[in-house]
Amino acid sequence: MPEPLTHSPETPQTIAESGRSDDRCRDTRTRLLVAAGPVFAARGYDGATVRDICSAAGVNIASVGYHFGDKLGLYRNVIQDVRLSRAERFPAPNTDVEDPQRTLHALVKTLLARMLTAEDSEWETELLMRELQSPTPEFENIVEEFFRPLFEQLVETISLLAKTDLPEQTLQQLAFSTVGQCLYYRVGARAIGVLIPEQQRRLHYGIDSLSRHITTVMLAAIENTSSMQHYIEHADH
Amino acid sequence: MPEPLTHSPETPQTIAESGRSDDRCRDTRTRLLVAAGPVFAARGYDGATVRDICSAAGVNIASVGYHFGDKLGLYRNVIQDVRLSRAERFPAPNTDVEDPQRTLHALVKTLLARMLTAEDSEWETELLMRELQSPTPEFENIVEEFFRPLFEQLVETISLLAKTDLPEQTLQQLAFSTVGQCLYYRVGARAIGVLIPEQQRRLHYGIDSLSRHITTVMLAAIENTSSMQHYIEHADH
DNA sequence: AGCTGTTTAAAACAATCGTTTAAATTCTCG
DNA sequence: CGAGAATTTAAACGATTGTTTTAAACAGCT
Repeated sequence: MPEPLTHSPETPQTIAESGRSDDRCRDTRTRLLVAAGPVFAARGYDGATVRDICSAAGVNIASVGYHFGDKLGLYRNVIQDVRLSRAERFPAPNTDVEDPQRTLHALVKTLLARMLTAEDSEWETELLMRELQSPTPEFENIVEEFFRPLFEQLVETISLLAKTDLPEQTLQQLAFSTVGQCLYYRVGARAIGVLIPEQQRRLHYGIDSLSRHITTVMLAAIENTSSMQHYIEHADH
Repeated sequence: MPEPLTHSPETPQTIAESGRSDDRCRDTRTRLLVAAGPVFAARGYDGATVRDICSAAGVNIASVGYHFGDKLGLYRNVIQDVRLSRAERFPAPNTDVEDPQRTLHALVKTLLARMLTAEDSEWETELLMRELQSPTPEFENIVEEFFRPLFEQLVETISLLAKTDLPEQTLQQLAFSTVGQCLYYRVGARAIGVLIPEQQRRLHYGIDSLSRHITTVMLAAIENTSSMQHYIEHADH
């Protein structure tokens, strides 16, 4: 029976608990993890084949079964690595109760940076976007661990900015308005590429310019929401 | 040689040009078109299987090969039908220069309706969203015929609402902020479903409630953008 | 009716998918 | 060194994919 972890794909490997510095094992394991991310991002979970991943990693096809149980196990580990990687690469700012405006701007900047940064970590964003449209069994965990913290910090910051007490659902909608604007410059990037000439795009669609714009929009909206939400209600007739 | 259009999948069928009222043929052809849309939308082009589509249409597996040449030929016809269908189902409102606020609200409502309407045409939106993430050669046409008219009308309406003259790129960014907020309630719908309990969602995330919220946000932003965009510029230090 | 061309039906095609097997190899450690 | 566990290898499994084939059923026309 040479199947050490067929029934426990969660546990990395048996010898890990012995504390050994498993050279060989860790090698193919990490090579799989490194190679799998971009492939999953480029072709989606279903579209990515284990053969492509293993070929890109330069390992045998059976390795994914041995080290991760199955394809989904590999995917889960990739997602987990993405979470760790992004947490330190794009750290969420601390909430500054003294200067919530700065906090909001920092949050927007973080969101936009995560969306638009085109480094070698570009595939990570693509992977998360794919989860939004074609969720895998990992989706709920991703929302809880990726989105909820930022969302709640956003709600809290907006709450600090509002002069009057706003109902919870209004705070949440304002938070979604913020996230939505940031997300659009990724989701709708291809449409923007058609609508806006490249020359203009280069000038006015950088992270700094956009974060300033979105923050301005939201500050104005927050300030006025509590006092001027009568606009539509009576014009609806 | 019983393969009439293997080399010309664009042409519907040979007898069409003879003007006959091809009952039988047109029947399975349209049944395939009607059934294929939702399947393509739900599972994506690759994920959708010819067998599923034919099973849903109640026709034989070989029919798609006969009528459309191959799977891609069927997909192209589906996309084309979507373009025609949506143009008349969700007409953009006319610009009312006397009441740009009402126009903006109507535009937001149209956008949200296209995004969130859960009729039988729901799959059309899903299909367009998939084109945003994984564009086909049809994508540019879709942007030009669907997005640009609404986008330019949005820019014009915002321009009418602004008290002072705003630079073109500011108007465009404001338009994207509007579209982005609307789009998010579809793109991020699955995330919202995790973040917000269903009970709350039912109450505050309908088209009316959201369009009112987004319009309020944008009216406040437009009104203040020209006079209070100093917020961040000097706080950046 | 009888023939011809068109359309559908059921089966089979080759290719590819994720996964498994069983032997070969490498490594660990007494 | 050499026994035994850990790991990698090559091959094959069964299921499913898009597509094609073969024969049967249907249409319209003389």
